[in-house]
Amino acid sequence: MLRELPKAYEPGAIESRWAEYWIKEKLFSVPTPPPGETRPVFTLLLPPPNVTGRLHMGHMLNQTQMDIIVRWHRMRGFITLWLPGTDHAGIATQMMVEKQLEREGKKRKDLGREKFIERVWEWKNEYGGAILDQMKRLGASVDWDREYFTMDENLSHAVREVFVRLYEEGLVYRGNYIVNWCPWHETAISDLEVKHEEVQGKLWEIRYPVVGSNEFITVATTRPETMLGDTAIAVNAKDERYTHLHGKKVLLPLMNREIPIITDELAQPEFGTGAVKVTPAHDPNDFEAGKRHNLPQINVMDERAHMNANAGPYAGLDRFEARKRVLHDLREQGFLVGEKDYTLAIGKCDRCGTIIEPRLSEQWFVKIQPLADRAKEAVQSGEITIVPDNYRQIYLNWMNNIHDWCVSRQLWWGHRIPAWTCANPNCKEVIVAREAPAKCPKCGGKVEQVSDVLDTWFSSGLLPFTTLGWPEKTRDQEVFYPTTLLITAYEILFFWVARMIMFGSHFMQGHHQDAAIKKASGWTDKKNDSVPFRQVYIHSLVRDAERQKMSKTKGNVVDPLDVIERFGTDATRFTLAAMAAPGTDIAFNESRTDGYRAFANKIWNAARFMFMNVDRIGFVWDGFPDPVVPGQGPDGTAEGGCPHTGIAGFTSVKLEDRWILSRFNRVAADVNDALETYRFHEAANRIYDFFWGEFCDWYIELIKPRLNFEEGGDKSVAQTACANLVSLFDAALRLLHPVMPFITEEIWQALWEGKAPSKSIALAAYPQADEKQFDLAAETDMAILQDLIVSVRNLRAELKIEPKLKLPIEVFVHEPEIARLIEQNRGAVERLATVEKITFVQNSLAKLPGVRGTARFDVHVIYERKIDVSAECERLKKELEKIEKGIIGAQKQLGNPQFLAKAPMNVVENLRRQEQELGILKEKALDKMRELACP
RNA sequence: GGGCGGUUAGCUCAGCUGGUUAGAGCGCCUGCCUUACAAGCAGGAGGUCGCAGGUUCGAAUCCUGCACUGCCCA
Repeated sequence: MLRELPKAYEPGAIESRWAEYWIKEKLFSVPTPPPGETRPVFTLLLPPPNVTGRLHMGHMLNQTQMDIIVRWHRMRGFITLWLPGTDHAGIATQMMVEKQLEREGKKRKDLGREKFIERVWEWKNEYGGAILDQMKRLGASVDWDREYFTMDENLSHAVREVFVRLYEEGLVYRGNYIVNWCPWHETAISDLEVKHEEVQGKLWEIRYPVVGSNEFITVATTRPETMLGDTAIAVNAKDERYTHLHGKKVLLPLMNREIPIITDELAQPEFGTGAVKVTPAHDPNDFEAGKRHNLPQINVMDERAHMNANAGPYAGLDRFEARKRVLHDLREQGFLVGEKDYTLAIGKCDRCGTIIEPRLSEQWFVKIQPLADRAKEAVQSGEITIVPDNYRQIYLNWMNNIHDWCVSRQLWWGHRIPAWTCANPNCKEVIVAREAPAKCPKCGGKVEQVSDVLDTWFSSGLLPFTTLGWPEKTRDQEVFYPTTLLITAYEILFFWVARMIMFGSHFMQGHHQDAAIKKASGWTDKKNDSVPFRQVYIHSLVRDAERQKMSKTKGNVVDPLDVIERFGTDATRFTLAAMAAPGTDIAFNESRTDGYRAFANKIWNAARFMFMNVDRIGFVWDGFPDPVVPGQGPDGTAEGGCPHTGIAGFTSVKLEDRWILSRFNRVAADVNDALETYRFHEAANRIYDFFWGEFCDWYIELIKPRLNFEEGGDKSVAQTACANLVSLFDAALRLLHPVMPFITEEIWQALWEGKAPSKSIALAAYPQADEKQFDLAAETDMAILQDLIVSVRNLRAELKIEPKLKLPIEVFVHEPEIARLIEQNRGAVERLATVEKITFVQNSLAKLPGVRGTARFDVHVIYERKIDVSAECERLKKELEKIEKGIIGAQKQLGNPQFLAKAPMNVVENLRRQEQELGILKEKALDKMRELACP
C-alpha cells in the first residue's frame, strides 16, 4: 500500500517503471482506422530530432507541450496519433563519422563513397537515436510502432519521386551560380544555414593604373585577395568624377591583366571612392553585374578556399595567407593607398563557424516562387493558423522575400540526387529519372549519377505526407492528413515549417480528408486539405536563469536529464508548462522546478492521506460509472459518448462539498479553455492553485472530522466523505495527468487497486465542466467562512497566542443569514481557527482592540493580553491609506456623469458595492484608531 | 540598415480582447514537528507596473516618442 511508502515522493523508480509499461503495453499505438470511422482524429508529427542529437531543454519544452496536447486529446476520445522519427541530418552525421575516422587517421576519401556510407549506417545503428531513448524518459506518448527514419527506403523513394516531379514541372533547375560555400565542409549551403556576424575588419584602398595615362582609379575593398579575379572596375554613370574614364581600361596590379572600366549601378557614388572592383566569381552582387556586362568569371580559389592556378603566384595559399601576401605586395609596389578600420558583416557556417566563401559553382535549385505563392495563400486565407499570431506576419514577410533554394550538397550522406550525366565530353546530357538510365538517351554513352546529395530539409519538408505512405494513396492519408498541429521552435519556421507548407500545398493538391472524420474533428470550416497541418504553435526559447541563450561555448547549457535526475520528470515538465506563456522566452530557473517537486510531494502526501482513510474506513471503490469514454467529441459531448462532466459519484452533503464541486468544475473549464489556445502556463497554474490552495488547504482540512468516524460518529458519514474524497481525487488526477503523467498514473493505479477500467489513466476520460455543478452561493458562503477563519488566525498571530491554546471569540454580523452560515459551520471555524466557543453579539465590535472585520462581520478574540498598540496603529494606518485610496478612486469615477453614462452596468454596480464596503471598513478602522488613541 | 519582442516585488515570471484595493513561485521576517505532507502549516513585510506624452469616463493593458535590452533578417 502506498501509505507504507516513504513520506516523501521519490520519482526515480516510479517514472521509469511507468515509462516502460506504457511502451510495453503499446498504449499509444494507433492502427489505421477503417472506413466508416466517425471518431475525431488528432495527428501530430514529431519534429524529427537529428539522429546525432542529444536532448536539450528546447527539445524537452517542445516535447512536454506536445505530450500535454496529445494526452489531452487522447483523454477526450480523439484517435490520437503522435508520429515519431529521426532525421538523417546530412552534414551533422557525416561530420560525426568523419571525426571517428580522423581518430583512426583516415579520411572519408580514403574509404570511398560506398564504404563511407556503410560506416555511417553502422554509426547510426549503434549510436543513432539515443535521443529517442531520452524521449522515453520524458514520457512522450508517441506511437513507437510507426517510428521512421528519413533515410528509410520508403521515404527515400518518396524523395526521388518528388525531385523528379519537380524537375518535370520545371521547378528544379541546375546552373552555375554564386552560392554560400563552406570551405570546411566543402559543400554549398543554403542562405538559412549562414549566420551573419559583425566583426571589426579593415577597408583597404587600392589604386589601379589607368591604361594609357598617368591616372589611377582607387577602389575600396574588404577582401583584397579577390582582386586576383577582378574582371572590371565599375563606376556609376552619374558620377562625374569618372566620366572621362568611361570606356578606358585599367591594369590589374599584381596580375598585369587589362580589365575594362564599366558603368553600373553596383558602384554607388557616396560609398568609398565611388569606384568598385568587380569580381564575378567571388561576390553575388559582382556576379550579377558581371552577367549584365558579359564579363568573364575568374574563380581564383578551390573548394577548400585555397588559391588556385588562376591566382598566379599566389596559387596554393590559403585565402587568409593570400590576403596578407597580396597586401604586402600591393604596398611594396605602391598600389595600396589606404587602410581604415571598418565594421563588416561576415557570414559564417551555422555548423562549424568557418567564414563562408561565396563561390561560383554548379548547383541544383528549386524554383521557389510558384511554391511560395501557394504557401503564402494557405496562411493568408487562414487555412493554416499560426500561434502566436505575430509569427504569421514574420512568415509572410519571409515568403515575400524568398529566393530560389539551393538544394544540392557536396556531401555523401543523404538522399543522392536522382540525376545522371552523360560521360561523353561532347554530349554531357543531364538525365533526371526515377531509376538509373542504362545509357545516355541522346548519344548512347555511359552515364554517371550526379554525386551531390539533397539538402536534409528537402526530405524533412515532405514528412507530413511521406510518413503516411505517399506517393501511394493510402487510408492513413485519408484519416491523418492534414495533420492537426505542429509544435516547433521559431528557429526552424523557415527551414522546415515553410517548406512543409510549400511541399504539402503542392503535392497534396486535390487531397481530401475523410469527410466524417474531418467533421468529427471540427474542421468543416476548412476548405483546403492539401496543407500539411491546420495549426502551427511556435514555442518559446529556453534560456538560462540569466536570460542568456544556452550554448556550449558559454557553458551555460542546462541538461534536462540532469534536472530530471534531481527533481523528477513530472516536476521538470510542470516547470516548463507553467513558464510557457505563448510568445515569451523562458528563463529556466531551477528554484521553480524545486517548487514543483514540492507540489508533486504535496500530491503524494494527499494521496497517502486518502489511502489511509480508505483503509481505515474500509471504503470500497466501486459503483462508479466507467470513466473511459471513447468516441467523445472535442467538446466532450459528441454523439455516442457519454459526456463525462463534473464528478461522478460525488455527493454534496455539506457546504464544503458543494463548494469544492463548484471549484472543480471551474478549474476543469478553465484548464480545457487554456489548452484549447495553448496557454500551458495558465492550465498548469490553475491546476496547481486548485489542488494545493483549495483541495488540500481547505477541502481536506474541512472533511477530516467527517472521515474520523471513530469518535462515536456514523460510519455512513465517513463512507460518503471518503467516496467524495476518492472521486474528487480521481478527477483531479485525470485533470493533471497531461502535465504530470507519472505521479498521476502511480496514484491512479493504486487507487483502483488493479481494477481500473482501463490500462492507464492516459486512456481515462478528461474532466469536462458541468455548468450545473457551478454553485455561486456555495462559493460566496465559503469565502465568508474563509475570511472569518483567516481573520481569527491573523489576530492570534498578532496577539502572539500560543498556537495550541483555544480561545473564545465574539462575532458581530451585519446580516442574519451570515450568522446562520457561521452557526451551521461552527465546527469548521472552531477547528481551523483554534476557537473554543463562538458567541454572537448584537453590536459592532469595531472599536475594540483585538478585532478584525470585513464589510460583513467583526470578530473579536477574547484574550487578556493586550495587543501591541503602536504596531496595531501602524497596521491600521497602512490599511486606512489603502482603503482611502480605493474610496477616492471609486468616488472620482462614480461622480463622473460620463462614467455613469458610458461604463457597462455591471462595472458601475461593482464599483458602487465596492465603495459602500470600503466605506464600512473605513469607519471601522477610524473608530478603532480613535479608541486606541493612535497618533 | 530593416523587422519583431521585452522592461511589473530582492530574484524568476503571470496579468487574455482596457473595468474591484496589480498576482504567483522562490527568497526574506515571525511562530509552529497541529497523527497526509518541515519538500509542510499559519501569519507577515515587499511594487508610484522603464521614462515622457497622448487616447479614454477609466490605462500595467491601446497609441506616439525616448532610454535600456534581446532576437531575427540583410
